[in-house]
Amino acid sequence: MPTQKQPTQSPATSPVARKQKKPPAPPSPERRAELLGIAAEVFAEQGYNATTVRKIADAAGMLAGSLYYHFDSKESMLEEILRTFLTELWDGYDAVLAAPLGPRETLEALVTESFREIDRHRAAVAIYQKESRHLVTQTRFEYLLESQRRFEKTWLTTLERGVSDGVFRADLDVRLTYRFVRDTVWVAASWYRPGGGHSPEEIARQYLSMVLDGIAVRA
Amino acid sequence: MPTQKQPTQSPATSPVARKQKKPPAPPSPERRAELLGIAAEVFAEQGYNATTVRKIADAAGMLAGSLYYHFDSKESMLEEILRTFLTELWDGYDAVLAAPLGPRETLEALVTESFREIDRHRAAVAIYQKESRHLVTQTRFEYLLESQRRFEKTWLTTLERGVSDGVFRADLDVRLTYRFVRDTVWVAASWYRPGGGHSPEEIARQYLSMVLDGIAVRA
Amino acid sequence: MPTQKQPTQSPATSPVARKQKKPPAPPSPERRAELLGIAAEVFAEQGYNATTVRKIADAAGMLAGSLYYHFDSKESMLEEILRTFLTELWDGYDAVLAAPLGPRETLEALVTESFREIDRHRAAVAIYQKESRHLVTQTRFEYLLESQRRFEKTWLTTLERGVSDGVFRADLDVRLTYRFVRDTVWVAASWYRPGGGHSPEEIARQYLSMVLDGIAVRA
Amino acid sequence: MPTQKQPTQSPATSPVARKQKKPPAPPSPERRAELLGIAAEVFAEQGYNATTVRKIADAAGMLAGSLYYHFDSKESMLEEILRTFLTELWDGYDAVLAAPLGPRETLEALVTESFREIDRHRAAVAIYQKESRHLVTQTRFEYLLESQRRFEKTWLTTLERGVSDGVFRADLDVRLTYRFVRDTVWVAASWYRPGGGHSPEEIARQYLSMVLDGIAVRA
DNA sequence: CATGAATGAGGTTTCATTCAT
DNA sequence: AATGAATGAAACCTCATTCAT
Repeated sequence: MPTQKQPTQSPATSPVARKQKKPPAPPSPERRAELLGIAAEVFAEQGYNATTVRKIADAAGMLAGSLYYHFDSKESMLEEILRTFLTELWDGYDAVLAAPLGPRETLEALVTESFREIDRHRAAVAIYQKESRHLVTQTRFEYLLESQRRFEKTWLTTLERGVSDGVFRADLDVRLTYRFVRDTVWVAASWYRPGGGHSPEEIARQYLSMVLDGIAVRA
Repeated sequence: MPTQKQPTQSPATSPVARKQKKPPAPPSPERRAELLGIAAEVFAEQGYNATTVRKIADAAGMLAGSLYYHFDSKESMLEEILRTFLTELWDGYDAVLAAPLGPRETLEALVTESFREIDRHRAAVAIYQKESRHLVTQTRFEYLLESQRRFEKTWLTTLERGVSDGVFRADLDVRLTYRFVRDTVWVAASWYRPGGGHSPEEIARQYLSMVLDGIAVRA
Repeated sequence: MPTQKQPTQSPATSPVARKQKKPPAPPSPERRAELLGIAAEVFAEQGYNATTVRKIADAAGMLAGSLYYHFDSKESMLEEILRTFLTELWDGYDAVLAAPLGPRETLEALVTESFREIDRHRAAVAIYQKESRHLVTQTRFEYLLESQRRFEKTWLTTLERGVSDGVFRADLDVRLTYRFVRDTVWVAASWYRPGGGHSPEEIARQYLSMVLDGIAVRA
Repeated sequence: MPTQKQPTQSPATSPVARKQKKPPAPPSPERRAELLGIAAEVFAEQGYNATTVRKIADAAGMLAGSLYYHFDSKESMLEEILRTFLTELWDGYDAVLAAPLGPRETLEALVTESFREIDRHRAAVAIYQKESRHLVTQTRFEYLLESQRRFEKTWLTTLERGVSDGVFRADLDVRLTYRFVRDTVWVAASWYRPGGGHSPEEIARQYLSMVLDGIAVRA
């Protein structure tokens, strides 16, 4: 006895296909995106677990229950936030990787692209940093693992290419270097404020300068 | 079959010391420390909010309520974990700062000391990284703020001294460099596993090499 | 078998209005008051501490957690019950005190008003009697202390005026008399049942007769 | 199968009657009484339910668990406190009732005796006032009900005798008068402090003066 | 007698979620 | 789309009680 069939029982009485009753109107994508943005802010600020749906609703100027018109659950909001971010992140990375660049230029482009993503998805990045570790244990978030593996492979390959080509130092532990660069870049999301003094490109340049040449004055 | 006779019956007949008879009356402070260690692991693994006291109790082999014989609340466990860590951290830092070192040596010593603290207090550091941002808003955790401020001042001073002395590059944004170094070091807690291949000192050396001289091959 | 049809089916066929269909959307304040009334009964019956929120919820036909939609805590329910009572009590007292009455008439009017309050707020009075002593130690309930002090002053003044005017005996300890009258009146809440044989005014008359003229036959 | 027989099982092995193991020494009655006194104070002060055994133990300078060497349970402490009080109360009342007194003298003697009991068992009386209502529902405390009934009968009889004899006013509701006198007397336990300015006999005299002759100046 | 540690039941509270309106 | 009210599971915490030492 499917719930949705109910309207079909008396279709003759209503010849005009009037808006279905149960999902009265597919919640507008714009509103969804708006609400997800708000939710992401709160998640990033307070942590996913510490964020109650009531806090999100407050921030959105509605009541907690009303969110369920737009989303299945609190978790699905989180999922959509992270998935959206990762999708766009890989769009950017893929564009970089498709270009015929040397290892050093690739690294520079990846870092720059990363800061651009931080600029656009600051909240999502912050959430990712804080929550991904324990989310990956849930089947629903397995795609995080895939992304992580691809990410690691991308960076390791780039670094190794650089070492082979003689543009990166060979005396460093590549895994350690990978973590070093990765953390260095992404942790910025915890303090970066879009619209602050620095553009993503500027920050990228400074970071690259440090990472590539070090902070010590050359002998 | 009196329970009390058991030890007298086969002290020598059971060659295997099964499960280490717990000392007759373990003085409170040691048990506290033991339990705090367990709690810290769980907090670090799952996040403070996602950790239920039941999980901690399970890990400690007791019932949830029993924890309250030793601690006032879940929060007070967190507090004690972080406070203990910060106290020891500053003991180490103060020793470094008291020594008559140049800015570069100071930076090297601070980084090395930091990795030693990560080695000793991995869980606490991980917790600190994840939770401090929203904890500082609570009066109970205001001491985190003080520590942060002192921390920042210490590092900024060291970096500025280095720039003045001409041992650090003058073309870098000092605040950005501070964050760079800070994050670089502490995020290591999220993947560092004591007893793994690298000693804290080795890791410190590699990190310092990267931070000071960069990863690019010198022109 | 739509649930909604039920009212339309037999609105007139059921002569007995069974259990008073609750209004479609009872505005919050009324529901609050209703629930507070229920809670007050249970508190009065079993004592505040012995009353579990589950008992209140049972009495209200809901689940324990549901109460928290309306109230912050069990304690805040108690607070609101007592505060409401005291507010109305003082409204009544103030009206009496504003009238140009002699001390004996004032005393009579205060006693009568008191019995009326017992009639209207029996549960709250009983709770007040049982719990106020240890509640006053909590800052949240400091207003009870203020009320008590004002209460005492009001009665002492009235009694003293009566002694000065020669309508009350001068050979009695005024403080003792105050306690005597006070207790005599309020303890009635512990056995008074509204709708019983006596109206508040009748009880007041009898009490006043005893208090003013004694129970002994005049010599 | 009396518990105490257990040691008789191996009497031959220990020719010397050494202190029994299980109940190592029947807890001394003096210590019991002392602890009960302390418990009564705390019960009276905070209410039975709000009193934790830890609070009692604190007041007694011991740990919560240690109380269980002396008493079976928190409830049994309460029971013993109330039973002791009621036993002594009825000893006093019975002595009064055995004397060949007229109704007015009986009433005076009962009231005086009551204030003496309040003087000796203030805490117990206060507890009785606060808790008896809901205790009587438990089988363990049924004796409270019996006492109450006997109490009521005693007083009603005395009052009725007085009315018959023409020493008490006939125009009063006897039940109401009973409650009036009863409450008037016992509520005093809530503010009475032994060793204060008034002896029990003095207070009794004042109370009797008010109850018998009223507070109004005789016309 | 008393302690230190633990148990286990139950209490208050929180919160994601549902649903009729 | 959103509200208001409620659910139910699970969380934190309390506390009477037990027991080996």
